[in-house]
Amino acid sequence: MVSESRKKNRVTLLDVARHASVSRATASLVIRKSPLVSTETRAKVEAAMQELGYVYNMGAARLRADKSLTIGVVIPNLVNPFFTELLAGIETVIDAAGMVVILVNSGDLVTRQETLLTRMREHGVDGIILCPAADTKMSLVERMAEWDLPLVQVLRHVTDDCDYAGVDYGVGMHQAVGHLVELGHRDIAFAVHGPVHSAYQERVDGFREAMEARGLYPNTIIRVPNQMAAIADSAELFSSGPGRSSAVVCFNDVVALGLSAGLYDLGITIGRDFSLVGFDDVADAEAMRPRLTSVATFPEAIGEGAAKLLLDRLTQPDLPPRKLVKAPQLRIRQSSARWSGTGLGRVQNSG
Amino acid sequence: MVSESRKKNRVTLLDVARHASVSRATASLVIRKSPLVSTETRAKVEAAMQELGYVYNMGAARLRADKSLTIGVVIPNLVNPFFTELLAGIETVIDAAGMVVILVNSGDLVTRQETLLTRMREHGVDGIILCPAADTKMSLVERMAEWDLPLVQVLRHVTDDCDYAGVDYGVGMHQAVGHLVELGHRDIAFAVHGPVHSAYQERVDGFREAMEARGLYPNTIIRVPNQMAAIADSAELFSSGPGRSSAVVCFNDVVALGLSAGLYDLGITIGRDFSLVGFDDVADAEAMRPRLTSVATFPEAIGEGAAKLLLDRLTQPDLPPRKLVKAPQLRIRQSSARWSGTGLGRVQNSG
DNA sequence: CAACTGATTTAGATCGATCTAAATCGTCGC
DNA sequence: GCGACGATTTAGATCGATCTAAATCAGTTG
Repeated sequence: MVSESRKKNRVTLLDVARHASVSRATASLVIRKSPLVSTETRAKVEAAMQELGYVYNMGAARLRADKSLTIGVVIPNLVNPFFTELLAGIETVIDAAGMVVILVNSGDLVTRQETLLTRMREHGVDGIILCPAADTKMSLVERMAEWDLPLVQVLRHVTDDCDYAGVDYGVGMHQAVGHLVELGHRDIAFAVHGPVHSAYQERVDGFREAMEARGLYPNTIIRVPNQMAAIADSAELFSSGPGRSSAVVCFNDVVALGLSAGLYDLGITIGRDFSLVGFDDVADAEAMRPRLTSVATFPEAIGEGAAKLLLDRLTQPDLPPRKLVKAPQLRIRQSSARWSGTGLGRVQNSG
Repeated sequence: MVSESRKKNRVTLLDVARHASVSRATASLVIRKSPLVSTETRAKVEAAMQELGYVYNMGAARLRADKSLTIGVVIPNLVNPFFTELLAGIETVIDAAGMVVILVNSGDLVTRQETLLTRMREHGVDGIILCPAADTKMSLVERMAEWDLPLVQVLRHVTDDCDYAGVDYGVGMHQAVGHLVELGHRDIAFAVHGPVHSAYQERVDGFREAMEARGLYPNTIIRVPNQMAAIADSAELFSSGPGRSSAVVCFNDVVALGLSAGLYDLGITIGRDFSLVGFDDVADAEAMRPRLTSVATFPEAIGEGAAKLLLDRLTQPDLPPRKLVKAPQLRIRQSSARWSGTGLGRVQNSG
């Protein structure tokens, strides 16, 4: 039996201590780099560790010391590049702190999220970074506070009584709409998709406000499917019929990429006949042609920010709840062009 | 102090046992769903757990039972969609088995990989799924075998003495090249990038063999940069000069997307003037227009396969090393077209 | 030389579960 | 009524580290 042998000849701290003729306690101090031990004994113990091939057993340490150097990350989706960039940012910071990430995928389902969170708790993670699934109740976060489990909300939030790292979606929408209006567009649609959550709501509200602030009616908010191929097929919702517009602001770059493909299929040239503005500016957007104008939200930086918030909270549990809301930045490229009047678009229905 | 209080009022198995007036051992049996306990006591204990709000402490259990319900996943890159689809597959299977994934990113650096692997070992993972960083030595895997730490190699392999889940890249290359040859192309280039590892070598060798098997000289193998934007800028390497060709097989879809963008910038119409075949068929490729012909390698399925191999090995450590090599599938779309003779391409330099 | 430092080292309890080996219980056959 | 037997239950040791509080040691000092 493999596990038998692994267990049998495992060298423990006691073995190391004996081999170095010191006590278990001293050996423990050496491992933890305590300044209490003398240089000589430290050397002796380290040599012994080397010779015996000692492997630190975090499990034992965690039991006694009640910390695991482990943090849980709950994400609703692993294929959307936005979330993986976020994850990369989190992983970088956590790793640099000498901790590891336990990753789970909630699939944006509250019930799964519930079981996953208890599982993390059982595993004894030191803290959790959560992008709450749609329909997550505030009570969940309150319950977790009772668990004394440090929590950071990321990208979406269900309560203000808890750290949060995210994006100022409202500002981003103002940038997107403002840009299109400056180019002369007035029939601007908004293409949304995905589950409804705080980030969704903020984007929609942001769009509405941005339009109204410019005296335009935000009445063309159209829902598209979630799968890339299906999004492409729904492009004609924007090029003809009641939703006909001269420009579309997209909920995110996935929608932008999909619509771009769909408009191409319809023979419409983006950046000439039609304008498109994406949201998030994920890496894949760089491959689109014409180049996608997009509102950059820096998911990797957000991930790093969230991880830092959590690390801070681990050392200072009594900090008041903090918010890290990053301002997005409009990246103007080729997919948005001056309104030609000859392309699509219809008579403006507002003053 | 938060951690104080968390520690203080933690309810342990002993508390539960007392509350249910049974022994600690019996309570433990109930948790582990042992058939030894009577239905009544089981109910009693479960009620007690409920009332006291008991939380299972995996850390303690793992220490005694020497298993952690945790597996380590080491991936060289978190932003390439290919790896995240792989990761999604792994996570699905591991999660279904009631275990969790500890995720780390080696950045394709052997030195980092080394420290990460020992870190996983210290954390007591039950097994590891590793996509070996470029330049990983066979000795690493041998050393891990000595650790008695179950290991599955994924996508790349450095030894045959260890489970492996991957793709038959050779077959994929034959499909890609064969398709282009059938369309009349003879000047077929291969665009590679990234670090050199087994999967890299297999793709290159596969391309060479596929070309030679058809009487063509595989002498146009060109290295492009790693970043999307830079790949696009290198597209002219294939449209003019000594590398001039009528079709390109791409190392992966990232290269294909990049070249597609670059060729667009040069005013070359893919699927008419020039043919492009991608490799991997990741989800993002669906958004490309014209639609990308690509060799599908099913990363998610590979991830699932790797996870299953590992789960099997956990229960049967003495199984001989197994290989799960999936055959890819050519997806013909619009980016590859019959050689027109009027587009790019040059006089064939072989018989 | 005893008392008192400050710097190191240590014995022994402890974290919260699981495992082993033995105890207890109710029932049954004789 | 007694020993046996299967079904349950349990006491106590154990996993491998950390923590606490106390011991030890080498110098100083009065």
